[in-house]
Amino acid sequence: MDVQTISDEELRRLPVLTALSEEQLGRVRRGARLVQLVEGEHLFEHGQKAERFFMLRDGRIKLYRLSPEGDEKVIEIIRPGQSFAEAVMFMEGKRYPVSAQALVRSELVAFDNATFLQILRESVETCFRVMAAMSMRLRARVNEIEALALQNATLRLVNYLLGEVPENAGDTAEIRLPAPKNVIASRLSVQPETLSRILHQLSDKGLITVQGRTITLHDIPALRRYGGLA
Amino acid sequence: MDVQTISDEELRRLPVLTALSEEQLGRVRRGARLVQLVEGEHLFEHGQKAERFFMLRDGRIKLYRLSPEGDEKVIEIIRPGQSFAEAVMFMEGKRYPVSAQALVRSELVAFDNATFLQILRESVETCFRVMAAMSMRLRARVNEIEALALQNATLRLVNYLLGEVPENAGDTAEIRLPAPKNVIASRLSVQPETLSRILHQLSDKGLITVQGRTITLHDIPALRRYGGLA
DNA sequence: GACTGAAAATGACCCGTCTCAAGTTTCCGG
DNA sequence: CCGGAAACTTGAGACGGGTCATTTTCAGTC
Repeated sequence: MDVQTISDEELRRLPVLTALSEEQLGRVRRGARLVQLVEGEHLFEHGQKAERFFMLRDGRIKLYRLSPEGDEKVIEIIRPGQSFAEAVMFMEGKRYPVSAQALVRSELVAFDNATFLQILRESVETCFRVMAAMSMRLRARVNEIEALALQNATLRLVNYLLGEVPENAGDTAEIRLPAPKNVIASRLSVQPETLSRILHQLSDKGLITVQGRTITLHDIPALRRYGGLA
Repeated sequence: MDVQTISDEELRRLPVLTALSEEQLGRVRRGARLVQLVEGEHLFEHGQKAERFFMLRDGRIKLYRLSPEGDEKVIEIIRPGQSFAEAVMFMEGKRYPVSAQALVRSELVAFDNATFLQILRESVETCFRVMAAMSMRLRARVNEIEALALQNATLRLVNYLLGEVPENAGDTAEIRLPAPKNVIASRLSVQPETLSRILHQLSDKGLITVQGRTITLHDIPALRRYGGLA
């Protein structure tokens, strides 16, 4: 399996590659490599020099930070179709600010930063797309900071669940957690025990049903009121 | 007092304006306005449509979020020379993700987003500077998330104080808090009472001396060991 | 230099979440 | 289909930081 076999169409599905010409896309592809990871394998580590950014094709990647004591905080769980680490090439030092590890066997495309920077110089349109992507992430991080500072564990969980609900959903939805509960717990900055208890409480109130990684939300409007968000 | 009287030099000190031609800078200036705020006055509110971004010339601006219950989380305290809200023009919806309020009488330059976007289309170099600025902020936010998730109140305070130390400082430094302690407390996601207590504890240990808003760090290496950061 | 309201400090108590220690269930590889 | 490890749940107890109430300090100001 080789990068060359990936269709233009698939690559262009990435917002930051959408606006590229045939020729530019060709260059990007030539600089790219296909990467396969087994469960638990690391893609990069915090502090490592960044030479590539990525698109996940299949599997699941966890971005996280480790404290000196070894405590882990999951910053984000990447799913197929998402790109990540595009912003690192603009940081001074160009070092990954987080570590990335495969939660399950995964396949990704690794794009070369140098090549992409070259193309950015030729395509203002693509610059705009990169800026749009970065601003989205920036806003997401601010939301996360607010959540950590102003919301308790239950609120954070409820809002997280609501964020997992598909756009077109009605008053009820069934969602599947993108990772084991202990990873979700870290993503929410809560201990696994606490997550388990909160899930139980919400079940008791009849708001949700939990079956392994599958969670059914029985009354989304009620949960929204609970979460108190737009 | 009028925007026209601001020197090119002062404007170019802003990284995102450094690379502009004489003519482009002229256009930016023509789209800009000078804004004066008295203490407590708001520059914009969370959710408001964003038509401008800003450079602070004098004073101090606090960027913050409010919970539905009215609790406040200070995201950042802006100081003279800094620009902010440049990323908002790329967000979908183009609404400010935070509120901005003057902590003291302040003066700022308000740049027109539409004008600036036009210039970005002409200057890839400026796009790169915007991306660099955004990536810095992104990393800062990730650091903040880690701090909230993995560090206790004392650690957050120590690291905050260390962040205030000038580059050229030796083993000791005197710093001045950029805002009243209750604002710093919110910035650190701690109650004012708790901040007061922690400050007191660090004094007791002889690590710092507190005199109003002025804090003397007596042993920066020891504080670094304490904070446990690079 | 006394007056006043805001900011800060202090004490007592409380609560949400963590920690530690067992269970229990689920999921795989053989 | 079995055995073992990992994931998850549950209970008991501890603790960091929050809350509330009160006092002290300080910056202006008349």
